[in-house]
Amino acid sequence: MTAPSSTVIAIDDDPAVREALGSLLRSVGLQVRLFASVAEFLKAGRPEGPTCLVLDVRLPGRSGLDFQRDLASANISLPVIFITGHGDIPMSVQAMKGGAIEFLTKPFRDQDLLDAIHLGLTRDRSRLENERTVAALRARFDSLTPREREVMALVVTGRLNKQIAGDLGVSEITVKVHRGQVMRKMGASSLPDLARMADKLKLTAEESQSS
Amino acid sequence: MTAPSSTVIAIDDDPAVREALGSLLRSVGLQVRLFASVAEFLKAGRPEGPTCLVLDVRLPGRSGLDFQRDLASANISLPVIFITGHGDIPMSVQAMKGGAIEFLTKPFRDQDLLDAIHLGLTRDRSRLENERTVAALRARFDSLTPREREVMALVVTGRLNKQIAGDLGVSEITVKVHRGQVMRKMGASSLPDLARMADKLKLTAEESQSS
DNA sequence: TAGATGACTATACGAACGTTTAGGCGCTGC
DNA sequence: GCAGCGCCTAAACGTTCGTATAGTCATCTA
Repeated sequence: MTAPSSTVIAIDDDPAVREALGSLLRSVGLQVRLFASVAEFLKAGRPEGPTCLVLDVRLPGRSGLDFQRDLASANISLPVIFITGHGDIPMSVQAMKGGAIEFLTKPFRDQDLLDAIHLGLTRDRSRLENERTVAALRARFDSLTPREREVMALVVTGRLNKQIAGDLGVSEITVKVHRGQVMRKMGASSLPDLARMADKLKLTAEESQSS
Repeated sequence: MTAPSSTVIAIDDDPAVREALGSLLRSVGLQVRLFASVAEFLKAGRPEGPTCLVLDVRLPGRSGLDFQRDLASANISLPVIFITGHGDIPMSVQAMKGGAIEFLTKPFRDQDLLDAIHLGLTRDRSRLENERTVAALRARFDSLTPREREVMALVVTGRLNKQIAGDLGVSEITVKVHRGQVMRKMGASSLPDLARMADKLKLTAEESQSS
């Protein structure tokens, strides 16, 4: 399993612009996928590795800004760079509020685009990395039995075994067994370690619902 | 000690604009401070409670964007709203990259400005709240002796007393005493609690240097 | 010089922790 | 129906933790 390389996805309805983007990006060693519309891109599916989107604000069908909103509401957080020939300030402000990396007006310097792309790819790389660790965590958490999850929830708040036993109406020894199982299944090396895992799980769970 | 009320600071070199802003904001019950220049504002000092800045991009002396950078490099993170009569897209993009809440072009709807201000004040409120809790944490941490800090650092990684004793070349009993002191001074109710305090301290320490 | 502070050690005891070993209960699939 | 499995429960034993209580030693300060 080799590390998937970085990919830039460019969506623009003008074939000349597409080709110009494609050769620029390929010339600096980037993997490129070109699409004429959002629909085409959606049909093709997303690549594996770190990815960065380059969008024209004006696209056939949904506009680039609409598409950005769609991505956000679908909980897909790909870095987006906008390019436009006929933009205005409110448009750029909305794009940046929506988390865009950059908003370039034609004509722009190639280097500005490349800088933005590298920033976007770097962000996506760390996002992917974080996503992977959280997914691994969640997989381990999902392997817990319901009772073990209850015990874990109480353990990471700092409650003692005796207290947890009272909370759940079981004996202290039972709690100890569950607790041991939790530590083993989660791969936690210590109580602070487990607490951090729980925080990371809870945090990302909250983030995904607060959009 | 009553809770300090929200304040809006508007900086604009045009007296007419200042007064218009002032009466608009006062009409919705906001505390307002008006300045003609950044220098004036700096001389006056910052208010206590949650604060939001309303800046004209073009200001005498340093521009609004420069001022935004100055604030960032001085580690002052006040929410900023830009207003301009003669802006362009790169200007607005730079402002938003710099963390601006909103970038409005004249003429704008009063409601848009008020919405942005309320968002800015809300953010500043939670920032202040967080800052207060971290400051309290740090005060407690600063009350620790050097040795206690070493012990705390190892405790929150999950090391056992016996291991910490080996790490520091002292007896296990010594470690226990220090550990107890740490828990008491930090006001931690449990080991997970202490670990979270340590994380919060370390996190904010890293954030402040990564600007 | 007296006093305060910080670091370290020791003994002792009760509480909490963790693992091992073992058994009962309920559901699913054959 | 019953075997297997996951889930829950329990007792015993050794380890670790936490908190007194008590004392030594060095450094810094008034």
